[in-house]
Amino acid sequence: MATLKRSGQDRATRRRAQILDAAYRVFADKGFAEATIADIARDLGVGHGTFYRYFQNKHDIFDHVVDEVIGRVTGAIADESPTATDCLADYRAQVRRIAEKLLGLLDADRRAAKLLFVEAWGVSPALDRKMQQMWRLFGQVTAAYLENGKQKGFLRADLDTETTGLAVNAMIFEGGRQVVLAEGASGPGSPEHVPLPPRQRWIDGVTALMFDGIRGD
Amino acid sequence: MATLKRSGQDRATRRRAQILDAAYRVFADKGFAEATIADIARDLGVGHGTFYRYFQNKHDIFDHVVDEVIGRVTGAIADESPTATDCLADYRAQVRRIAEKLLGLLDADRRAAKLLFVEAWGVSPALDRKMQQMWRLFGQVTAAYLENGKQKGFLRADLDTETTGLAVNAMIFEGGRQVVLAEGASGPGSPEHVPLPPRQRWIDGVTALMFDGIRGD
Amino acid sequence: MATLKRSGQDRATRRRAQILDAAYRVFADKGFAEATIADIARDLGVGHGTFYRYFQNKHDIFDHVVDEVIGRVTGAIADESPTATDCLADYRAQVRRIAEKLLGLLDADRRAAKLLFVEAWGVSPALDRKMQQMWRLFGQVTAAYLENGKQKGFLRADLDTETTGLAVNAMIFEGGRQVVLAEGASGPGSPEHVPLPPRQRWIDGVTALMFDGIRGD
Amino acid sequence: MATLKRSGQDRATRRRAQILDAAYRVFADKGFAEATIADIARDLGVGHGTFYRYFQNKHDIFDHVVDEVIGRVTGAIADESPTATDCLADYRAQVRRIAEKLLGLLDADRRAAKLLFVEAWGVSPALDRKMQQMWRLFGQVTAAYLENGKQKGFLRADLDTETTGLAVNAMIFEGGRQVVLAEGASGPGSPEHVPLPPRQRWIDGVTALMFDGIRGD
DNA sequence: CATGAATGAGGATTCATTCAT
DNA sequence: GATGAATGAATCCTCATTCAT
Repeated sequence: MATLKRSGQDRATRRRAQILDAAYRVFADKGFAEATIADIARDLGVGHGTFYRYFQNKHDIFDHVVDEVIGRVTGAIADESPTATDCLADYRAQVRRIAEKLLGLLDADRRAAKLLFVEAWGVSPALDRKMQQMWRLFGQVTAAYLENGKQKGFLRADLDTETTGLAVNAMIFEGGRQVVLAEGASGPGSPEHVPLPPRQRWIDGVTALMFDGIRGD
Repeated sequence: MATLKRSGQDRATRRRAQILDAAYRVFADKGFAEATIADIARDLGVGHGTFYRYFQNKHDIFDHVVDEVIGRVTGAIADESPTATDCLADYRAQVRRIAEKLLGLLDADRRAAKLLFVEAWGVSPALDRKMQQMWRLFGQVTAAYLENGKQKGFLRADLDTETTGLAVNAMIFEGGRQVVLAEGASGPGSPEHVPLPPRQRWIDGVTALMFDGIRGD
Repeated sequence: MATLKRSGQDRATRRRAQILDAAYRVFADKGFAEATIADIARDLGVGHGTFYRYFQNKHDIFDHVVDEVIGRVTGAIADESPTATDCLADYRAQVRRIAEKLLGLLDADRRAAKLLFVEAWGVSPALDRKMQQMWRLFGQVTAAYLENGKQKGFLRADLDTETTGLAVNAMIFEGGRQVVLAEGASGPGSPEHVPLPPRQRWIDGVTALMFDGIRGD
Repeated sequence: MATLKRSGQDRATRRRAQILDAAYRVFADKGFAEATIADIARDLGVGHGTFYRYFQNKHDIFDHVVDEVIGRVTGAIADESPTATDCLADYRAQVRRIAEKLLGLLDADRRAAKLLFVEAWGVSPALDRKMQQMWRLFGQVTAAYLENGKQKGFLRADLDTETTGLAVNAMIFEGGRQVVLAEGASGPGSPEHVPLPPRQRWIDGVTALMFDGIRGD
């Protein structure tokens, strides 16, 4: 009986995950407005009535899809600790590590990137709010790293950590955004196609800017 | 006769501008998908058939709205010259001037910011391409400034100007994005409302990061 | 399971047939341009969204309606054989039989006649092509009958069977056309209403003309 | 003053004729439903408001266009006299003459044929009535010719002239119809394109059928 | 639980017609 | 007289959502 119940629950959980996955693909590919419930159903090979047994409505599914992506990205920075580094070199290495991981994630799963940087915005005030909160949270996490460096004396004492946290994130994520946008942008109508800086070069440039600034010595 | 003709043309031009303006407001407020032609018509107080005398369809209007906003932002950086500065202090002042102008623009017209950072993305591949091109162009302009400093010796000789150009833009625009996102985010569901760094503080933080980096001395 | 599936299929087939039938009525009564999807929906007593589950669009439905009518008329001449007759009297009887059947069909179902002779033309190039092909096919069938008579010697040896086939059909169908046109023509604006030759008289006249010509002896 | 008035009238008459002519072309090419007032205006190079100074509405213009075509076709049979012939040979020649003229007319002006055989039908009950009256009138005229031959003894005494009149017309006009329909029907999708009997062959076949019937001797 | 038939609100778009200039 | 800007009725079609099977 317990087995049955569990297997029933598992089945439901699994089905829910499948739907989420299909929705993830479809929403990333077509965007919220263009995607239809029928698209998702077709992708998964189930009747579209089945959805409404697992999700309230289209917005609900989309919310969960975005949550899932946010969770994945958040997880990527979770194993590092803001207070683990004690000198500039260590922090530099840590920043590279995190950036590498994040951009690697977005590079490996373009759909996640597209959802995060393009499709998730402007769908509903509530979701915009959630995205904004995530953004802020990321800013605060980065700020915590900076605060640690400031405390330990290897970062500038007058650093505005809150502002800088957001700014640093903006730079790193810009790399991800470029990846997504470059995707569809290379149509036949763009003869002057300038290849994007590859991931390594991006990280090099950003960390150089971040740690040393642009001024000559 | 010439007068009549001209006045007729002016009238048409004016009407077109009015429609563009109404569409601008509506699209910024509701986004492309949520906005309806009827909304725009109502906003302007004309019959909705009138639209189709001036624009092909909803996508066409949206394209023009975005073009207009792009043009406005582009204009904001047009009067500065990439080669006008000869020392770090001058360039720093120039960067502040440009950032001030840009963020001032976006702050004064939240709708422009919302369109640019949120609504314009993901509507159509063609538009995404155009937005991406604008983004790249901006990167190249900033890169030209950096190149100038590199040539004249007041910026680091090993600066990757292309990468850094995009990264600097990302930071500055992040300020604009935060403004927009903060807008709708202050709903009843966000009790812990932390006020954003105001514009001045943002510019201070970003320029400090940009010029000096984060490391202590 | 097979039963369930079949019953589901039957249901769908039945529904499709119902819609086809309603569309048939509406198109025949109002013509393609004047008929609306809502008309058809109302006639059947279903939501108009239901249509789009069974047919692509208005043209698609119309195509199928016309196909169905063509099929019915074609079926009416299918049981006779072009080579079954060996003398003039037999052929004369056969012609009468076919004409009787065809005109009986069109007389019994005025809508079929109206669709065939009036509404189906000029809707789309593709449909015009199809109608024209049907017309030609009918001509060829009639030509085959004439060819049989020519071979067997009971029809004129110098008969241009292709031309004559089309001409004979034109005469027979003219009877059908007259029936349809007479329908709506008896409005209050036609005081001098001359009753049409009834079906029998039409067949008599046409077979006399066809077999004996008009000249005196 | 009288001159002015006349010239004014002439001008108006001429303009009206121009509009009629443009409408004729457009309606023949696109059909009533597909044609728009703007199409006609564009074809003529005038403002579309101008129409409403000369015609009540779209139906009104169409009515006049059809009237004009009917008039032209009617004119083609007006110079012959039903009582002018006294023997079979003369009548045969007369029939050939009329058919030649009619089909020549329709062959030279495909638009007239298309309007007459395709586009004019099914637009409005009133117009259908008018077309039907024209058809009947033509039948009566042909019947008068037959009646003459019957009276004078060179046609069968038992001829049902009313029925036969309509049937003969149907055959002749079928030639015209074939011409129109062949027009658009020769798309790339019809590999088995059988060329139509040319006009001469058509007239030969129809007169042979009409005068001698199909039976062998 | 799963399904997919049915629904109709909603929205883009067209175009005949009017009327001020 | 001529024009064409403005209008909104009318219609096709989509698709999220419900619910009976």
